[in-house]
Amino acid sequence: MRKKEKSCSEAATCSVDYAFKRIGGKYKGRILWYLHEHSILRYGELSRTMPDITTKMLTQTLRELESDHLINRKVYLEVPPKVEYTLTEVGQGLVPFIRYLKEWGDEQMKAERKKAKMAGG
Amino acid sequence: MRKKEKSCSEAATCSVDYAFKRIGGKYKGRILWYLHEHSILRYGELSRTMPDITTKMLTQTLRELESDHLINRKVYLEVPPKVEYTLTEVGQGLVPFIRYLKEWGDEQMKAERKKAKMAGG
DNA sequence: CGGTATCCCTGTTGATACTG
DNA sequence: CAGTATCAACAGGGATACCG
Repeated sequence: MRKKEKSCSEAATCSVDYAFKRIGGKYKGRILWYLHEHSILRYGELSRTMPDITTKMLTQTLRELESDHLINRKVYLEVPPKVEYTLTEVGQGLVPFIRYLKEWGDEQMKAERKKAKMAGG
Repeated sequence: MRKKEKSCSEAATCSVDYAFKRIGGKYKGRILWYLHEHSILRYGELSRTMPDITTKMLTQTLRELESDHLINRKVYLEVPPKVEYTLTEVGQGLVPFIRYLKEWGDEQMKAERKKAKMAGG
């Protein structure tokens, strides 16, 4: 017996949901954006760039992005170990969208600050 | 004593995070998209369009979108009551982005289906 | 019609310690 | 260096019943 098919009856609309799930994690947006800005980052570099994320969450999030084919994980068999992360082509396809969103966020934050300033004096 | 300032040291990058929080809920993307497609929707219409969302979550999500100035809520003082939701200008500013994301989602879903088909025979 | 209120459950996230 | 493992905390979300 298959799982009850909930939510999206129309496939067209469902893709919004689909997409959000793939990039909607707590840290996914930021990781993708950093990866875009730096082209290539090692695990430790990501970790230092985002000190608020635990190693557990960082690893977990990276694995999810990897299995969704948004990032590549390249392991060098050396001592000490070295792992590099990059955006896949699919992942890069998201860049304009994240850029758009980031700019939108900037606008909103500015607008909010302006309001707060006016309210404060 | 103010809350410890975690996460985003650089304001520039933080806006990605900021934006994701405003549209990252489980249903926000879909609601915004429906509102864009239909221009104006009543509570019950939204509810019927997305039967998988409980009234509690629908109300809660709508309130969040409202306080983030992404949607307008217009109440008609009639019996029976009538409430209409529309996108604000700010909310409409997100439409190109959601459209982009939706198209991206469509592509990915197609690609996945193709793969599944090949694997299945 | 358009919501609230309550209780509960689950998934996500966090803290901490440990490893090849 | 780049993770894994375990347990605990917490927020988000679901079911159900009720209200103006």
